[in-house]
Amino acid sequence: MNIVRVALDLPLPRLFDYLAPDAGESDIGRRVNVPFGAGSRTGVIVALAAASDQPGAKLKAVTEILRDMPALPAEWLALCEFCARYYQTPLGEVTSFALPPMLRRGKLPRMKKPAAAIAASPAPSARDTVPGASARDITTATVPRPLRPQLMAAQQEAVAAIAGVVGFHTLLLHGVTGSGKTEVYLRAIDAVLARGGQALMLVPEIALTPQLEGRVAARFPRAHIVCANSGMADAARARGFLEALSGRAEIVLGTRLAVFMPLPRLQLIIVDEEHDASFKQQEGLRYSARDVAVWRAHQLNIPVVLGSATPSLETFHHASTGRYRMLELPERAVAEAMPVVRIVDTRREKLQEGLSAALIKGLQQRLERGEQSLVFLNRRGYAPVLACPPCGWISRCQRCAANLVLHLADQRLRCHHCGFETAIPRACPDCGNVDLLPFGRGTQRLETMLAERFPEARVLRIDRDSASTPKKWQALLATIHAGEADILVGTQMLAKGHDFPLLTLVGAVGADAALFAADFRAPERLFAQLMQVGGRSGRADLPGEVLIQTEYPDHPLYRALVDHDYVRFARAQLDERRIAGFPPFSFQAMLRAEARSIEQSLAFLLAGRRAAEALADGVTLYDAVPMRMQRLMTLERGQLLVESASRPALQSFLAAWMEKLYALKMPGGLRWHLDVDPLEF
DNA sequence: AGCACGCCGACT
DNA sequence: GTCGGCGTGCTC
Repeated sequence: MNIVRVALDLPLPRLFDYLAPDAGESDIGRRVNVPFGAGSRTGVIVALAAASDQPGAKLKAVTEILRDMPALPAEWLALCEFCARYYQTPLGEVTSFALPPMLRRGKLPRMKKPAAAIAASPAPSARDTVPGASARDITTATVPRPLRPQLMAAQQEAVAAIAGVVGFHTLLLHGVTGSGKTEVYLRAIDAVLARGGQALMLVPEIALTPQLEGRVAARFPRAHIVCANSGMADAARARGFLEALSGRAEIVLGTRLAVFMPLPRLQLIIVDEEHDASFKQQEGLRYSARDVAVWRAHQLNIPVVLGSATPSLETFHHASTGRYRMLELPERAVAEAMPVVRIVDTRREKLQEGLSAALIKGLQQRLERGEQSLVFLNRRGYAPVLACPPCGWISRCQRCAANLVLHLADQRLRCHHCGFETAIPRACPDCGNVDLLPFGRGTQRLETMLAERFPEARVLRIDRDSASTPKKWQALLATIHAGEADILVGTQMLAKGHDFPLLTLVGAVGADAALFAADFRAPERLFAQLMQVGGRSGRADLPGEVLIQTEYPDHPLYRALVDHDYVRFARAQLDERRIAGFPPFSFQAMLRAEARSIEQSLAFLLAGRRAAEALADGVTLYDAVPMRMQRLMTLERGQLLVESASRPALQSFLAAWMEKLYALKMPGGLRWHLDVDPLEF
């Protein structure tokens, strides 16, 4: 009797068996339509079986096995199975997430070639042939070979090191902005294409893919390049997936979800800006694309390159112990000096709307010289809160434990956590006082202040409000590049991946807040952010300067920035983590619950804790506590941290715990999830 | 997650 | 007298 085991997108940690008389080995990895309950579903066949593991077999028969595209390879299924196991997520949820929405629904995009026929097309053997090219495409084969810049010695060593890797190895490419990491990636990709392999490159943000795609396409005009990110249209994403699966795509560029692209000849994975928190998904399948990439490379026995100017402490730790190989790019490749970083002590100074005399003077100078400046403030809006000083009223979100942020630009109060917004009240809702005051500063307020202080300057604000669509973002970038802005005010949006050739001064304002944040990773993020935003300034002929305003001028984090000494900072942080027993010296998972009342959430977590006590061998269970942002969208949230010095111990505990958690009785409206290797606390 | 069945309030 | 609230139970 032929039985197929099907992974269905349900929050149930098991597979479903169906009768499929005509199913064979070649159907493993195929999508399948099955009857389910009253309706029907599309799932993925992950195994064949002679008998159901469910004894009293009352199996239904498969409706249809979809043989209209190549089956997903065993390697892809193994990757999904690993994620299901490691992140304690049902396999069907993983396979469903890993498929583009259109394929998930059992449909196919319109292709130039039928998808089933693609499977039969030969793999490209050399990069000088255009895969799938017909005679009239021949012009593309006459594209001149693009220029390859001269490599610095350190780059050459890095390229050679990557090329010399046999089998699996994780390499950390550590180099500051402008040290030429991308050129190293391109050379490594070149070598892979020369061998007829496929390369996968992950970047943290959708906004960075078009720019990168342009650069890669210019370098490999004959290569078949595919993008993968959540912003793509359904059909385009499905098409890219099929091209990767068929082997036609040679280079895949994408955000975290691209780590699940099926690539039968994958020979190299690159994770650029590997420290970036965007690689960790914060909902649904809470995976880390960087960690999954390393596992996938291990599984395929190929090299994986993690690149960053400020590696995550986890990665740096592995490089320090020799588990990863460290490749250093110490200098800027483009013969330009590192920017000079200066600390501005603001303790004794009366600031003007938050700006020090030194920063104002710097802005004035750049203005006179016709150079650009950037004031970096990681807080959007006009002011973080509106208050009524006489009675103590402050603008609070009704749905969250957060303040409503004042947005003067469009006359609204807005919650940055749930999106709630309302008109600015003319008078205090509690006491009627009409003199409501904005407290604190956001980018809009800085923009206003700078426009008043420098009436001759063209001030441009770049944050999620002014760059709300890709089109607006591109327009802002174009304005900056055309030199049609003098002073930029922006959030971390500006820090990532963009070169601003006219920019020679970066001022960081309000950075101190992150120094003493409750999250133990806050300093690491602040250092990376300041390093990254500072790296935007300066070029060969225009040296850059970075001014950091702080009330803690002697803080080791800032001193390390002045010296451009990531390694000193990282070692100091790792010492602190070791003493505190934090990652990477321990492994963590977070159980979170949300419900109508905090009591319900905590009661569930407490029940979870009790269920865990008998299983927790070598695992520390912390107390169930309300989350830092306790109320979100009217839901009261709590969390429970578990920690272990051993990853295997934590993993086997989690597997056993999940079974107990699934069996727990829950009050209506309560939802919970487990977050393995959490980044948010 | 859906979608069923299953017992208690305000309406054509 | 019904339509419908969501409690809990199941899905191969």
